[in-house]
Amino acid sequence: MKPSVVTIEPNGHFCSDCGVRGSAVCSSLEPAELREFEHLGRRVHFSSGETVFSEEDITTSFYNVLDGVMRLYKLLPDGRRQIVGFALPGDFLGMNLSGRHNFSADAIGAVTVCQFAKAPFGRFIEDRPQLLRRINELAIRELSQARDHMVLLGRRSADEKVAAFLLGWRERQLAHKGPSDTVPLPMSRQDIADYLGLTIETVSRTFTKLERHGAIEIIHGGISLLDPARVEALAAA
Amino acid sequence: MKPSVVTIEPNGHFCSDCGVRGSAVCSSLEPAELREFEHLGRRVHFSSGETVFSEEDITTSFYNVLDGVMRLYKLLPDGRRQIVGFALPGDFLGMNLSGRHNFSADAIGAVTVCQFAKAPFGRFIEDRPQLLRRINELAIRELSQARDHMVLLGRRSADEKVAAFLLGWRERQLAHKGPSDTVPLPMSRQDIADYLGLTIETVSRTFTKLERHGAIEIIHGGISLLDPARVEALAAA
DNA sequence: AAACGCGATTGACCCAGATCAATTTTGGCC
DNA sequence: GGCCAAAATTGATCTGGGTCAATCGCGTTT
Repeated sequence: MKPSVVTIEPNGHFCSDCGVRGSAVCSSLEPAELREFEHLGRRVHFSSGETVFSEEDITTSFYNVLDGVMRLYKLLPDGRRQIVGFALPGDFLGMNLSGRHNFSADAIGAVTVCQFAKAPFGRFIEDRPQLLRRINELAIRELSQARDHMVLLGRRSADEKVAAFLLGWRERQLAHKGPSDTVPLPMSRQDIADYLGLTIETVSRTFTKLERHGAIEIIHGGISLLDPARVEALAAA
Repeated sequence: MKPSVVTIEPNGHFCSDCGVRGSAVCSSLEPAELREFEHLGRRVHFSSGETVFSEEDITTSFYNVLDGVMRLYKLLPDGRRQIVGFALPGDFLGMNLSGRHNFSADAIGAVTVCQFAKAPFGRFIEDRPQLLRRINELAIRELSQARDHMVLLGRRSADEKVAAFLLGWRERQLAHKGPSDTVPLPMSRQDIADYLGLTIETVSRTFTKLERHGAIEIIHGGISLLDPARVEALAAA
């Protein structure tokens, strides 16, 4: 939201010991290519609430999330907001056809990204089809997630939305940390509401209701799934 | 919905005079490649209401829509349906990571597709990065549309949804037929409702309301935009 | 430790859109 | 044309979730 004051890592870094080496776009590259790739990206830090890029901005860079969580959202002229997704480490951002980002991205808590200037990155891809294939895979995965989310937004009740959100978020955490019934929620209630197409009051009331029924416990910075089976039944997959 | 009885074109065809030659995946191929490509696809016809593929099906083919309109949708176990998009000529269907289609596709009216068996198509792509790049472009375009649709589903009122739908549909027609204030609507009111996350009654009432206000006229098989500016104001882009 | 600020929760009430229930219109089909 | 079934429209009523308005909890500042 506030003007972005970024911190650029002064010293070099090595892709080979990058935390997302195995899951991000770069997982498609050979060690030799990786060394060349290393020179294209620079690590950039954003602190909580900073905007990494805005919807209407002309795309000058692509981003590979290394650490932290970002909210990806679109605004209507009157200020209504829809969060179209959350980006986690390994996610690749910035692909578009129009030449402009078609959503905005803010850091939720501290975030580190690997930033690539558009032109050199485009040239690098040019003769590396396996990198293109990897980007394509990520796009197809996101498309599938987007369609699932359309079902949630268009056809699910508030209870189902919240339950599905908790399970979905746990599922995504699973890849990074291990499996757990404790779901950390770094985003605000307002973020959750804007992701689920609800109001903050409804999200809050639904959490409280789930807690009263013994399905979850609201803990500091997250939710504990006391009765995962109950929550799964509510999400009605 | 009913069991699919497809009609396969018995005689050969030529990509070079295909209606979607310029806009589909194949637009990325050279004339020489096109001749080879020709042998991979076969034209298949579906009649109104037939299912081209289902959500849970294992993907054995990719499809290039040549003619007609398809509804792409997901069902919840209890029968609630969300239409995640409509496919028009030039659209490419079947890409996924899971090995299964993650939505179903029905013909709305008569449909012709160019069907490719998965394996040979995959092999053909292998050493043709420009085809892969084209597929990637189409995926990115769809992703952008999907995000726009999430905003509509999550944050817009019924009036806004219907108005935005009419304008969006006119926009898509524009590419195929010329510009026009007459918007043909081949899909049913139920389809529109399931696309917009509304009920059929609300869609019908909203059309009637727009007509009473002089913004549109409900005509046979579609809508005429009497006052496009009014409809645009309602859609509140 | 009092005062502040901000996110989260809770309560009271309201309304857009869903649901339920008839019609009416349309489109084959003999 | 007349008959039937499906789609669309319209009306009456209901309700899930929104809106408005306190209040609470808690970390931060002074």
